[in-house]
Amino acid sequence: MCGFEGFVPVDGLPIYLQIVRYVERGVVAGSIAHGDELPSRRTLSAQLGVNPNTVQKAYRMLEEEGLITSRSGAKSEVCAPPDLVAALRSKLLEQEITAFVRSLRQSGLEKEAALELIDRLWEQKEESV
Amino acid sequence: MCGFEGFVPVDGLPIYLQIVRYVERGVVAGSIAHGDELPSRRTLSAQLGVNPNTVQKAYRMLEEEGLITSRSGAKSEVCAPPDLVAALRSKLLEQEITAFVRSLRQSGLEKEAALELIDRLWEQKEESV
DNA sequence: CCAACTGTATTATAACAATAATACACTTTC
DNA sequence: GAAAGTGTATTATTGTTATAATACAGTTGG
Repeated sequence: MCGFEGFVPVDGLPIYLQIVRYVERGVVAGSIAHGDELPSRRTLSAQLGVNPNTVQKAYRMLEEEGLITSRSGAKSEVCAPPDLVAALRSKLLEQEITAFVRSLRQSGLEKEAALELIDRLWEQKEESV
Repeated sequence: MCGFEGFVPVDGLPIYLQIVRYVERGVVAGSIAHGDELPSRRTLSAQLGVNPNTVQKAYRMLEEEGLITSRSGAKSEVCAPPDLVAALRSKLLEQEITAFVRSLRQSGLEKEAALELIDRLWEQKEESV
């Protein structure tokens, strides 16, 4: 049913974009599947402690993206055909890794040091997700 | 003199925060050193194509952070004592890598696949920075 | 000295993000 | 059928981001 369990709001990025990103990542990871129901606007807004309009803005964007479908009166459903998911996965990974590599390089880190850091932090955060 | 050469504006994050982040990373990387002069508010705003007030907001934040000093009439200078730089380096790396690892894990990627991707993209972006 | 440049401050405006309070029509469920 | 829950829409308000146009006092360099 997609309960937004691991959702961690971070400041800097607008909340509605964080909601969009959460669903996109879930679909790419497979934890959110085609046909799954999303929580209603009101339910999720209460759960996250934000305004219903903020959730609506996120769902609106997801619908324009083709990732969810909404019919008035019923809950919104995830629409995730394989080709869309594949394209989304490539897009997200490319974006994130590119930005990350650029930032680490700008911080003066060598590749080997970066890989080692990630290797260690990966284990460290293993349970906290 | 710190010319903001590799500055790449990204949408999502406010510009003034991107300017702050750029200086912070430069100091951590050593490409911006103690005593270096920053471009004036007006010069940098023209160079980046943004409003002088936006640059001022960034410089203000950097000054409150203790990373630059400003005296009215003269150019602002970088103030980067070793202990401040070390603390900043730890803070930035911890923040970025933690967020990155969480996002990749949320996207369903395994550690080995992630490390391999980064290893490959690192070489690929080697010249573009 | 003095012109040019510098930091700083002020006021106004526009766009966006987020909240708040409704209202209406549709679907689900008992 | 009716109540509860749902998507959708509207209007208003607040705060932040960014721009624009100034103004003033201090520093620098010829």
